[in-house]
Amino acid sequence: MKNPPSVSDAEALVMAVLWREGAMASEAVVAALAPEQPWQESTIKTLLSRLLKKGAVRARKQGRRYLYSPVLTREQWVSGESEGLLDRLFGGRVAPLVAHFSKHRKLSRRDIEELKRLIQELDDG
Amino acid sequence: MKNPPSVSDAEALVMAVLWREGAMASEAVVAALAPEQPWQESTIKTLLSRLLKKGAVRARKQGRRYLYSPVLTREQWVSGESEGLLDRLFGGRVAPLVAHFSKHRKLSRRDIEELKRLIQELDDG
DNA sequence: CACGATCGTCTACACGTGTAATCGTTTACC
DNA sequence: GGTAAACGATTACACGTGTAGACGATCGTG
Repeated sequence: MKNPPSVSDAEALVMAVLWREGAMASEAVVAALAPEQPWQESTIKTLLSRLLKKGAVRARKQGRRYLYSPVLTREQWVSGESEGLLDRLFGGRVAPLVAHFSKHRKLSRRDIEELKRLIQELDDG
Repeated sequence: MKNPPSVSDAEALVMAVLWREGAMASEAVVAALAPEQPWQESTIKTLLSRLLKKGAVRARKQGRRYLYSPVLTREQWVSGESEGLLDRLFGGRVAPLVAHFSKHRKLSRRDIEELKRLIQELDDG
């Protein structure tokens, strides 16, 4: 993966299954998505194909079918998305983002506790 | 604006000009974007039209032309984008997002200082 | 061996988007 | 008043995406 492949919203839902459950056949992906998404089998097959072409997943032949596994990791994906947003909206800096959420009262008490602990650690270490 | 209109990447660059400089004619928008974007005038006109149709900007007639001004505020836009990402990637919570950046060493010393001050205030208030 | 089920692939189509040319109308100037 | 310039509106087109049906190969079973 030179530049990590971009993954669309629908594709990301498929990746999520593979991230949770590891390598699996398309049938299993379909089964895993059935409760959450109202998709036809065909739709999921298409998404898997596109992910394959993009290099976000790999397919190893296992008998008459393929086992799909993620190549792009969830961490890579999260990093790409987050940094993209951070750059576009907050000049690439984290503090202004947190300030924004703070201003709009989107920080829960729990968030604040966790942040305090986090900063504490960073400050010590 | 019932649900704030969605704004594409290119459209957001046009909005940015209106947010910075307030109401202005398309000519001025073109002039403002010229140094930063390699766009033809026509492209910018198209983007303005689309923003108008979406309801993200308003156009008041001023003589023979229009003055475009933002309806969607930058704050609204930033909130929409940020909360979208937060929900999709971090379960809607801020602390995990900061933890992610921390883990990947994306927090500058300055970020850490600012965050410390921020939660200090929150803790006091 | 034939036939139905099961896979993956190919094709399809509408919609948003990035990018732009062209057209038709209005206006200012000569 | 005619003509060029300037505007907004219309049209264009390729590409990614969401969503799915149809097709063709293969495999297991009767």
